[in-house]
Amino acid sequence: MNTLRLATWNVNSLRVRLPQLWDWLDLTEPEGGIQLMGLQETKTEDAAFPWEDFESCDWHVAHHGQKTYNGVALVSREPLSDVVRNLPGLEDEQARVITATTLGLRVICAYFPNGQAPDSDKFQYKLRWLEALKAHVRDQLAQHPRLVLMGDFNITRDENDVYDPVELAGTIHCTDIERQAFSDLLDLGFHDALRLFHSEPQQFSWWDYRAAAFRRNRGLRIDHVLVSEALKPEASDCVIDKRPRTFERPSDHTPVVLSLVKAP
DNA sequence: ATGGCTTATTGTATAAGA
Repeated sequence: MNTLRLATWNVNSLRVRLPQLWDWLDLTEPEGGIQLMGLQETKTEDAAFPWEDFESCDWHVAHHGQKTYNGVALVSREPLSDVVRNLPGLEDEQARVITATTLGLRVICAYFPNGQAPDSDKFQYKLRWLEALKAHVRDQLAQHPRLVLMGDFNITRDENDVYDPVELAGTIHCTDIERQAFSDLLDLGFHDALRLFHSEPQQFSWWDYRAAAFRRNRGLRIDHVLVSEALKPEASDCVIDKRPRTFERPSDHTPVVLSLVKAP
């Protein structure tokens, strides 16, 4: 098989979402399956991670977890090497980033800070974190041209990513300063994979649990996959798979899937 | 009901998510 499928998914508690994760992987099997997943908000310490569930299904896992909040994992069909946890140079108690090499790729899986509100301390933390991420990504790209940056960015790229751009103008995930940070990441040498193939507006990856937001399609596109210039020729499609959002007890986020076709 | 959830916490109300 010369097609690789990579997914990013904020599962909002891995322990709660494990059945839905297996159900989703089963659904993708007829389509070729998923070979690499970046998961966010595992919300578990490494010691409590369900290692056996993954290993018994022939998955390799690198996890950077903590109790209650955050936690990120890379789950691959092939071994993971040169694992880096968190962002070099940033003193951070929050487990938000894991970087590793697998399947001939360098992959960064990130759970960007929410930021809460533009006038909050958490927003200032988000901006510091974004600066450190940019430095890490620049460094990784210099060492590994075949680089993927994927995760829950907690940033809408522009108004096309927002269900009501007027109502949400200037609110968290939609501020100019966050979008500039997104743009700065792209300018390092990346492409927004979804937009390479699907440029229509209002393709969302998250819907609030409240207010029947999913049914009414009141969502945001805040989960993204970025591919480096060197990988762009191999990218063959990118889709948001809304099926898991229809499951019983869903995550509020749904997976984004990138297909890469290895050049012959 | 024209909308008001879900997760984790040595819990039983609170903080956080987005």
